[in-house]
Parts: sequence; structure tokens; C-alpha cells
Amino acid sequence: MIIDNFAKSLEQSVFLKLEEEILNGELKKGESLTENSLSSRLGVSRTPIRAALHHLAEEGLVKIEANRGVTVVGVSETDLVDIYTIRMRLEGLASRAAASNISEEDLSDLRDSVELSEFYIRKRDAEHLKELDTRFHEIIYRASSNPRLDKILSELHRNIRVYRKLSLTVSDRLEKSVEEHREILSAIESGNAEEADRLMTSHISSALDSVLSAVEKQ
Amino acid sequence: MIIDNFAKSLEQSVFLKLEEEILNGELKKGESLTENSLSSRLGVSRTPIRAALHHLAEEGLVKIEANRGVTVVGVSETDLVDIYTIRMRLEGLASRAAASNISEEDLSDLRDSVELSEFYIRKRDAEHLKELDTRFHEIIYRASSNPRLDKILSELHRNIRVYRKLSLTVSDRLEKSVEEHREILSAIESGNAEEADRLMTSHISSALDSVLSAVEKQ
DNA sequence: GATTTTTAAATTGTATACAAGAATACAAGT
DNA sequence: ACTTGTATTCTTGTATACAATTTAAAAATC
Repeated sequence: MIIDNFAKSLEQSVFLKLEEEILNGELKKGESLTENSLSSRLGVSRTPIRAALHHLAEEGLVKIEANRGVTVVGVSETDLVDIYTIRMRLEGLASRAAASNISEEDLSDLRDSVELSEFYIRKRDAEHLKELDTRFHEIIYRASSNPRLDKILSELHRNIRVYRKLSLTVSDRLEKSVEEHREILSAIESGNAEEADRLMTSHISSALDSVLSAVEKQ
Repeated sequence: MIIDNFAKSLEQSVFLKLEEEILNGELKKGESLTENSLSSRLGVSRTPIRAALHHLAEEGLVKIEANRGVTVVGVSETDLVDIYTIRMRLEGLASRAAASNISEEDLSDLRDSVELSEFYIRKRDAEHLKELDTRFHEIIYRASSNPRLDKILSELHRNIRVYRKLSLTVSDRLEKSVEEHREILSAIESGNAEEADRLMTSHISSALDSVLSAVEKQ
């Protein structure tokens, strides 16, 4: 099969495709990948495959051993706790910074995302809600005005994508989550950095609880 | 103890060389790099150059625009504050985790690093002290038992290498720093996670103050 | 002279060929 | 049966050739 081609470079497409396959579990943990087989399977040469694999290695999704090859690492439940522990601190920091720095435009986007979420809650439209959840957090990353923080959090956020979907299936979690977003938004709107920090930290903590209970039920 | 496996591939060497040149300021911010010129200057083909550039882009030291090339980004003073702000939270977290999880081996390494530092303070050997400072922090990163935290902090730590050297030239900072390391070690030894967190956070905060005053004096 | 169009050069993106290292299979010796 | 040495094969690492895109420069039009 040829890969989806909406990204500008083959490397990008290969990266996205492999990332997707790893996060979906199509490529299982421990599985070893060879550049040749990927090359023939995806219908592109080894060059973009190599670049994509290196990119994945940077994100920690695969492990490259010199002259020995690539094995899938994936995201384990331990990683999940590790990531949420980091997020708890860093998203708190991002919210705090956003409360002080946010631009009118970002603030407006943030309001829109919360209001839309409240709309879709009434519609019981889980698909849109998941998307809006991601958008809410990403706006805050950007609004922190700290590009490195943005980059780190975006990456962590992507790596737990699959698990987040799971967590939002826990009953009442969607509603709770939107309520918490609303409170965080209020704190940011009123420039209350301390409160924004505290609320976001507790929001991530609740999300972790929810994810873990969802994982256990599987 | 893990052996320092020196650059076995050309890509690695190129990466290290370019990283060094960027952090040293030999390659200035805003400068644009072409694969060909780097290839002929460093005497290797474009393939490892490309890989190294992508790696540098992942770390944020250069910026790659599709089909347009690579420009040096480097680490600005704004980045410096951004990085220390992140470190304040994450190294606190790492110390906290270390206080609960540290292995006998890591603890022993940590003690060694502090004792050696105290030795070199008496000898007034700044070079060894800088090296030991790095080692102290890296042991804690590892001892957090959170590989992602380890990776994020290691990368941030590397990116401010040049500035850190500067900060340790501020009078009394070396002594102060070693004293603070000793206190952090005590907290970790006694498993006092709360205290380890608090002390490390304040340690990084002092380091930032010191870096900023050193930068201003330049 | 200014502006658009065309053309050429430079540069990145991709494919492929070749070299080097590692894993595997197998034979010989004990 | 087990180890050891060797040859073969497989896989990654690197170099180079080619394609596609972008920048610039020159030519043409107004």
C-alpha cells in the first residue's frame, strides 16, 4: 500500500504513518523493523524511511541500535504515569504563564474551544469533544510564550493520544473535563496565575486517574 | 558504570561538531547553512550531514524549512530563562523521585560526586568542579527512574552548557552550589522527597540568578 | 524605468549503489 | 553434543546520482 500523501515530504508522511501504526498497536512493542521491508511496504526508498525512523527515535517511540537496527518501543503504562507526572508540573507552568501572557487572539480561541465544548456536551458528540480537548491544551501550550515548553508538551501530548481517547470514555469524564476547562479559562481570563497553575495541575491529575482506571478495565 | 561510547558514526561526529560550533557561537544565530558547504567543509557526504541537521532541528538548535534550507537558531537569553523555568519544575520532580527510588549504586555515585566536589573546592579546581556539577545533575536525572524526564532534562542541560560555565565563574557560586548539592544529597539519602524537591527547585533558581548576572556583565 | 516572464543556477528531497558491520549457517575439530 | 572458525547473507552506514523545488538573474514587455 502507498502512504497517505497530504504531508509535504515523504519523510513526513512516513513519520506520521509509522507513528500512527505504533500508537495504534499495529506495530507491536519489541517488534524489529528493517529499512528494506518498510521501504518496500510503503513504496518509498530507504532515505525518507531512515529519516522518519530517526525522528521516531528522538520521540522515544522506537529504539535505534547502531548497525543493529530498529525496534518498536511504544508507550507502556509505566510511560503513561511518567508522562502524566511530567505534564502535571509542566502544564501547571504553562497555565501560569498563559495567565500572565496570553494574547487576545489566543484567549479568544480558548473561549471558543470551551464554548464549543459545552455545546457538544449537550449534543453528546464525543468525537468533537476529544478534538476540542486537544485544542484547548495546545492553545495553552502556545500561550505560555515558551517555545520549548510548547514543544515538550506537544510531544508528550501526542504520545499519549491513544490513551487519552480511552480516558474520555470513562463515564462523566467528558463533562468533568469540560467543567475543569471552564474553570481554568476563568483563571486565565482574570490573570490569576496561581489559580491557573493549581487548577491545571489538578486537572491533569484527574485525567491520569481516569486513564488508569480505563486502562485497568481493558 | 556505563562506558562513554564515543561517536561511532559520522552522523554522530557531525552532530557533536555542529552542536559545539553553535553553542560556542562559531556558527552565529540567523546564519544559514547549506548541506553542500558543510559537506565539503567537514569532508563527509551530504547524507550524514542531513541526518545531523535533522537531529539538531529536533533539539531546536537549528530550524529547517522545507525545500528552503537550514538556519542556526542557537540559544538566546530568552531561551535561557525559558529553560531554567522548565528545569526548576522538572529537576524538583526528578529529585523528589530520586529521593524515593534511588538505587544504592546511584546513591553511591552521588555521594562520590559531592565528596569529590568538596575536595576540588579546597583545591580551587574549577574545571573539575564544572564537570562534577554536570555529573551530579545527570545522576539525579537517571535516578528519577523516569526515562522521559531524564531525556528532557539531559537535553535542556546540554543546551545551556555554555551559559552554565559562565554562571559558575560568578564569585562564590561554585562554593554555594556545592553546599546546595550536599543538602540535596542529604535529603535524598534520608528519603525526604518533599525536601529534595524544594531544595533542588531553589538550587536551580539560584543558578538562574547567577547565570543572568553573569550574562549581563558580559 | 518599472514590472512581469522566462531562464538558469543553486539547493533541498529522493533513489540507488556501494562499503562496513553484525547475524546466521555450517563445517571442522575436540 | 559442543565449541570454534569461516563463509555467506542480511542490515545498516555512507556516497553519489538524479529529480523537484526554490531563488536569482536575465530578458522581455509595458
